[in-house]
Amino acid sequence: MRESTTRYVLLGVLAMNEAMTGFEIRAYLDASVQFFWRESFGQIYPELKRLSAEGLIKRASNRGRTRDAQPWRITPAGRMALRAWLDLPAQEQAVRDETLLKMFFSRHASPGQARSLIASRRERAVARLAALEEAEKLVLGEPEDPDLLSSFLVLDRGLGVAKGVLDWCERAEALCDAWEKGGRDALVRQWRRGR
Amino acid sequence: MRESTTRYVLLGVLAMNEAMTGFEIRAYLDASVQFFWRESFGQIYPELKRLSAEGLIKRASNRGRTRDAQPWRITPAGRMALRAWLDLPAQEQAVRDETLLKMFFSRHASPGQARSLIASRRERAVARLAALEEAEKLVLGEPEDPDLLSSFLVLDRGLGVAKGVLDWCERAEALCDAWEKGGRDALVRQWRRGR
DNA sequence: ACCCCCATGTAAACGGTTACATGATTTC
DNA sequence: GAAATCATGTAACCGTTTACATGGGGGT
Repeated sequence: MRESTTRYVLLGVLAMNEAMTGFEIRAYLDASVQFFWRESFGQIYPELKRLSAEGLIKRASNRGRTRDAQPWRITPAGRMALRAWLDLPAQEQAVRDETLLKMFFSRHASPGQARSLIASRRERAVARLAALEEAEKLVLGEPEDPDLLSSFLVLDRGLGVAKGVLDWCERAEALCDAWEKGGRDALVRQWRRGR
Repeated sequence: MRESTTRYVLLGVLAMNEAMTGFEIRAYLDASVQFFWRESFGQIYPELKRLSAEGLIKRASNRGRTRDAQPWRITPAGRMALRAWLDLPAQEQAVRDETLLKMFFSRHASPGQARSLIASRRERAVARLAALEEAEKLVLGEPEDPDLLSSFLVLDRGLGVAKGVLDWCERAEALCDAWEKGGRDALVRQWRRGR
């Protein structure tokens, strides 16, 4: 299996924010890239130790924090390692979509299954859209943000995905309607109309 | 971690096609749902044995196949298990997008990084779009397909995703241009124009 | 004779989540 | 005084990929 991406996530966050604890890194991730990347503590803490052993990060003073806090700073070597990774082409990761899978086998499920699958997918997309629009306001409100371009790039994709899901929900329901009311012919007509 | 989805994928494929070997199941998956679900042999073969031990599938005769071929058929119990799973709400899976991640840290990479990230993403999306349009022709050409609705539902989503990526590539490049030529103000203007 | 496809299987290694244990500090 | 938050860490477990081993059958 390929090398873990976790280390570069940690280096990236530490490159954007001077001195952070594992706990803060996790919180930062959850507040920014949460919709396309997450890390658990079980990954974060051991990886921080490894990075430290390799000299890619080092301890910072825990002034103004609780006693147990262990803030880390990225080193020049860490910045180099991060940059080297960033410049490598991104690997395509295998997407797994359980909703689509259940859709695909839908003929072998109960009658209402496809509809409720669509409904819950829509619910999630609506919630995500709202969260992203909230995030957009935050980004727009921040003056002098050096990472504004990146934020927009990433936000745009998130909004696009959410809207794409919503569009699909509409079309999927129309296809179900057509199939139920008019069989194959109506379904094919609806398909051609939708695309 | 949650219960493995693999078993239900196998049951689903065996529900759609009477009698298949592990090898054929894999080929079928690659030809149909490959763009949102994949399984490796290391998962398939052990899981088939487990399913067989639980009475959810059983051996079929290997007429017309090579000596070693071990085709399986789904049992009534298997169909029930499949249906029970299908009727459960789909779990949202954690999406991980390395391209977006590298975009997010883009300020710490080399100058051309964001552009080449976009370019290679576009390339992949173009290839996928072509593959899906090919698949569409196949589906449309098939008369009397009992799974036509499911095929459309899934195809539609795939096409939507690919087109969404392509749209994002356009907008992302426009945002990069605006940032390079006009700084923050131009970037924000471009953002408002794009949405 | 060689190569590719069909076909099955196993073992190791890996990445990741979950659950658990611990305890300080702040807020109600 | 209870609850929530900050904070670190470990161990078990699980799912998955990868690499490897094996061999028949068909085509060139």
